[in-house]
Amino acid sequence: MNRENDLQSAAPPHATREAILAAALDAYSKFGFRGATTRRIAEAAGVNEVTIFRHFGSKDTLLGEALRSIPADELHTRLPEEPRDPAAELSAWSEDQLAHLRGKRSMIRTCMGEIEERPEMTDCAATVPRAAFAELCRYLVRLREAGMAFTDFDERVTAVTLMGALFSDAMGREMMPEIYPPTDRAAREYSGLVLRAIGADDNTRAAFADATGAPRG
Amino acid sequence: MNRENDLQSAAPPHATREAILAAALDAYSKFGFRGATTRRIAEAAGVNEVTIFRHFGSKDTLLGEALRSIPADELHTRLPEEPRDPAAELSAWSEDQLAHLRGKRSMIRTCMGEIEERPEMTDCAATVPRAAFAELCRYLVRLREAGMAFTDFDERVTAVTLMGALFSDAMGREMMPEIYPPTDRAAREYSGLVLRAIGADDNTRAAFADATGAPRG
DNA sequence: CTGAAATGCAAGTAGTTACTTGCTTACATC
DNA sequence: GATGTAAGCAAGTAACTACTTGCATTTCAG
Repeated sequence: MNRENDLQSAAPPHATREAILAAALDAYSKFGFRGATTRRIAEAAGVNEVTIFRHFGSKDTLLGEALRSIPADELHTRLPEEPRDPAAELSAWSEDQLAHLRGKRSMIRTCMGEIEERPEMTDCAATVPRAAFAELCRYLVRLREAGMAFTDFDERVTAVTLMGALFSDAMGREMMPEIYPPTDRAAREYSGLVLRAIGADDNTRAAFADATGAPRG
Repeated sequence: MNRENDLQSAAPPHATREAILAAALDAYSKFGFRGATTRRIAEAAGVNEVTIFRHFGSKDTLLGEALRSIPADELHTRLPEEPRDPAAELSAWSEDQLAHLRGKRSMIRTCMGEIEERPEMTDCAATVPRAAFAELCRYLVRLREAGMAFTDFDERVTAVTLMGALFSDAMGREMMPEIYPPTDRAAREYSGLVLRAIGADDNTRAAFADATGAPRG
């Protein structure tokens, strides 16, 4: 058995292994679990099919490991601790989220399609949006505490609504491009609408600027 | 050849055919194209596997026909021609949309997962939301024209945001229940937020009631 | 130089898939 | 009662699936 041996031979230590994992991820996101055949993965990785089994034992193990290796991706644009320009800040953050969702839409769609049949394999899909939700909620609370928004809005509903709009845009634009705003304006529009709903848009803030300081306080 | 013969024998004329179509749809929504094996469909339909091929010739034809047979489903709650109580009306409509999305979430998810590999098979998924979008846009315009909302909002962005929130709720709640509002309040919350963004919530309307009649006019 | 480890290649196994063929049974109308 | 049609059943085909085995080749470490 060739287990527990981290001192391989070839130039980059785990080159073959990484190539297989990458190819597996790619095949899975394109064709789903059933469509990600070991033959297809081997070809894409430029590796003999048996090498896959020698490394991972089974297709299930391989794909499980590949999917578990994702989350260590990259952390995204953070929302500032002290909000100054909500419109600009939230728009930039939304743009970033949208870019991430668009880039991973193939994988996200596949995971969604398989979540009922293989729930354990698709956990990975939840970690990023969960983190984004938490981050967004914190920012909205800070907005309120800074007197830059109404005092009585529900930050969770607000956060989930914005994220829903971004998610729907990333998933549905290819299928129904007519119903979405132009790509370059989309993030700004969604975040703008949400800010208007909580009284954190420029107009509302200006109107309340010289009053109590916080609208609806 | 047994084609072009609409005068069958058994009690309900197309009973077998319909059973196969229903089973095919069910299997597809649960397991996707590759997972919807003819054997599985035959078992679910209580029919011999060969009967499937005698009726439809091939699996592709069967699933194509099954998916094309969906849209003649049911039309949904319509938004009133003359808005009276936006909060109640939009909330009820959202509830209805949400119920529909939740009911079909398995099929929707599968279609999303297969849209890249088999785009022609998943057209069906777009017709319902397209119609809903159009209906919602029309209602929002009527709201504006009736002086029940701001005059300067973008009804398309507003519509797509609300629909995005509903879509995200229906698709994501199982995976991340913590981030969504309680099921029974969700539709009301999303529609309420959106109405606040366009000045059509009860508070804003009351504030502008005795002024020009239309906020931000 | 030697040996072990990583990989490739050829071949094979057993299960599954879509789909076919041939024959039989049941019903239903004429 | 004859005819035809829909359906079942048994069996088989060719392709593909995950996975295995045995053997040869490369490569690098000691």
